[in-house]
Amino acid sequence: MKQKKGRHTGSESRRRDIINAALACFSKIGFSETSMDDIRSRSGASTGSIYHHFKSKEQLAAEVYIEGIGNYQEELIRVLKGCEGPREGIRALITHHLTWIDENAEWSRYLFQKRHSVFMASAEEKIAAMNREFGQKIVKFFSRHIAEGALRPLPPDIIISLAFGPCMEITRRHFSGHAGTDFHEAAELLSEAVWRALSAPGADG
Amino acid sequence: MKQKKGRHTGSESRRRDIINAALACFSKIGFSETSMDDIRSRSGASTGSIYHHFKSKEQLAAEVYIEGIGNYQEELIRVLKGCEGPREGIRALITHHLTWIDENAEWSRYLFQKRHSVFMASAEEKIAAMNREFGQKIVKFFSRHIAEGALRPLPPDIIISLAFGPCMEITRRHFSGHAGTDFHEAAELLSEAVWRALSAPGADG
DNA sequence: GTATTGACTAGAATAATATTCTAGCATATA
DNA sequence: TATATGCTAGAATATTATTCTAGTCAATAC
Repeated sequence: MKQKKGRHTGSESRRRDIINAALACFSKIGFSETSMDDIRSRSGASTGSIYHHFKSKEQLAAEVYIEGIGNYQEELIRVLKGCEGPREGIRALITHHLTWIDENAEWSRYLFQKRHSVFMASAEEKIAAMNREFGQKIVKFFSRHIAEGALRPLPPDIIISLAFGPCMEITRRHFSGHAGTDFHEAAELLSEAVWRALSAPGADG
Repeated sequence: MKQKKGRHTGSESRRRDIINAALACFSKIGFSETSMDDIRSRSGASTGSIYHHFKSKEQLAAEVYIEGIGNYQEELIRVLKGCEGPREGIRALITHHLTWIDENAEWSRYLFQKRHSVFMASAEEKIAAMNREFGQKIVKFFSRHIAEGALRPLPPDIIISLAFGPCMEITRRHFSGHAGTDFHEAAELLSEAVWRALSAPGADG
């Protein structure tokens, strides 16, 4: 083999190129619809290079997913930490969700698409662990305010579903092409509604 | 070719066999993970027969999807029609959702998995049309009660997100293996919470 | 300075699997 | 009986994920 052509060097940047190309392809046309060849040509990497960095298409998809979801969760937790009252927390949670979706369109489109799908077992575990940890932090926030009597004493999964479910549904509709209430307004309305759903009678946040 | 072996006959039943086999495979191991060969061996149909009845794997998946979602929507609308008050309606909607999920585990697992994915353009349109019609009926129900002052005057997409989002999220968690509140109890709690979120001040259902 | 090593890359070869093709069978109808 | 039509079977083909072979490059050892 001769290999005199422009050879890319520097492993980390090549790796990033591949992840970026994969994200672009996946979010644009979907996981199963993009071929490794699409990623190859878009990233400029060769087949061999891609498989050197990533075990398989699935693992590549998983790493992209983990990077995205990690960022989302991290930022949300940080925002939540800055909140004292429960009402403020609920608002922050919902606003952050919609803002993040809006500002990270490519990521969120992909995360949403790939949300229910099956990854390799190894990634599955890591994602589960991330979600578990994330969930615990969220639950801890709500528990505190339940204990203080500001929120109703509902089971954690019910609370999480009430808080995140509407956001998720708005997001899903957004990605399905429904032009609805704009995100800023939606954040307002959902925050208030979720507060009504979760707050204890008499609580004012 | 000789073809003396047990030959299946009767087109409609063969078609059903294929759909059933596809549903079983898809719901168990997912769409991309099942090969046409899996469906072939499970259904007992030949490759040629499958492609005679269905244009492609995608179209097969779409027909399965449409059958399932159609049944879900139809039953929900029927249940909703039997409801007078808004509170009763919200409860019926949520209870029906969770009951249907529970009683149609295979279907719902598949519908949920396939929810965000891309079908062939033709199916895409049909599904969009079904969803549009379904959405309109739901919105009509809510609009009536908004007009009567029982529900808050929120935009349709916000209302739908508040009503369905929590159900969807509970369902998603269920399918992700989270053991949470059982469906009967969850239906109670979510119905009340969603009522609080949507009802106008002073309304009692 | 040269040899060696290990990370990385290229592109061809292979394997898995969706789809198409060709032809046989079965039933209805003229 | 003849013919048309719908259905089925299974081989052939095409597409695409993955593996394999043969390098290149940079750093370190000698």
